[in-house]
Amino acid sequence: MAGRPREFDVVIARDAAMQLFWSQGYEATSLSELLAAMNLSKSSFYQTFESKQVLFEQCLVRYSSLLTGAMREGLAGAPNPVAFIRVALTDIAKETRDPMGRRGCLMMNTAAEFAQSDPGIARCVKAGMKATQEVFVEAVMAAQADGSIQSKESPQALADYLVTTVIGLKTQVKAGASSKQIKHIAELSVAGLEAMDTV
Amino acid sequence: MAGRPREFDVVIARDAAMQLFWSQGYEATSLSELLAAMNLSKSSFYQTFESKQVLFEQCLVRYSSLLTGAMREGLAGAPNPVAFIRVALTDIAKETRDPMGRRGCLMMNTAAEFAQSDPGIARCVKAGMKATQEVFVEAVMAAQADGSIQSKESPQALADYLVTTVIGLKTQVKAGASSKQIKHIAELSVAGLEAMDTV
DNA sequence: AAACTATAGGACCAATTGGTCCTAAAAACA
DNA sequence: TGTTTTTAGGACCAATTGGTCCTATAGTTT
Repeated sequence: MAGRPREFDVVIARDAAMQLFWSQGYEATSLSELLAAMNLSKSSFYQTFESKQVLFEQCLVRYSSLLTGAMREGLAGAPNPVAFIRVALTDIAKETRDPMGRRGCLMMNTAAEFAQSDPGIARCVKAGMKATQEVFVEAVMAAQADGSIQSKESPQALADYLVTTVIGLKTQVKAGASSKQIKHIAELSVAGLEAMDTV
Repeated sequence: MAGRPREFDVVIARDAAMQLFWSQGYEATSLSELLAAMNLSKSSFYQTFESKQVLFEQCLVRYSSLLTGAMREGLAGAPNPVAFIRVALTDIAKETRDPMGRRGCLMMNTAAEFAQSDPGIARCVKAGMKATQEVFVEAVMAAQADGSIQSKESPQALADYLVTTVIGLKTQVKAGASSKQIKHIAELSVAGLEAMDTV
């Protein structure tokens, strides 16, 4: 229990890896690119992170926690739950601007790249989806409580609808849709949500 | 202009390649796997198809044409436009059953894998998206004409909404959602579409 | 000073990648 | 019989892949 202390910050290094995976995907990101981005020697890399694959799964977890964290902040700070939902959808339009935003969502990119093939990664993706869905569940419950959402559908189902919309919007961004288009679709989705009054 | 005739069907071979790309993605599909699936020797492959990349772009075009063709058939055969829209969304739930359906949509998988990186492929994806959107535009126009959709929003915007929903649903399938979940979300989306009455 | 751990860097690994080129046989036409 | 083209198969290519192992140095604690 002595030894030379680590010179780099594990969290910072992993976040750098996350950014790269996010931009390029898993397979397309080579080990040497990772080392460069993380500013690590091969020795340090393999000593700290077991393998490329394990690191990737950690990045998925981290990404999910950052995402839901930001969503929870947004929900807490919003004047009302529907306003949060609207912002959550319409703000995706902003990702259109810089090419960084065109990366889409790491979780969905991963679902598209692997999906069924790797069970461990599939579990990560599913958990990530679930986590963002849960934030929407809270928002929907609050909105139903204050009457701004009329629908008597279960909060889970309505949250699933919202997650689906977010996924669709982010993919549209990645496919090249314009900011105006995205904003319009987002508004329509919120309008649809508010207008649903069937049981 | 004589010479030995080709022994294989180009369309069949390309469709086999399309299936493989669809299942595995571009990078993850090796040349040897392609040769095996297409039942071709390397010689025949490179003589007929310029390269892996060119073949892939052809597969994208082919996929898009198959997809929109099926949609147009569905639209023509449906009792009314809204019924077509409903079926187009709810039928995605069926893809949950066999693992083949979990492949998602080749167009979106491609968007996720490349996106901005390759301009040629980006153009293919955009064209494919546009093609499916146009079918929805027709359906929406018909539905607005017969009054089953009240909304005065442009058919283009409503079709964008539907494309976004389809993308989201198919990604959800790939991420592991249940058939029941998908069906429910699809129903909600249609309900929302019908309920939108804001200008 | 001894023990321990992190560091950088390079050697090395087998395997695979997409692609080109070549040879030799086979099938069609003139 | 030529001519032309497809076919199968293999040799060959340079480059890259993720990963292990080793050496030597440097920083920290007991």
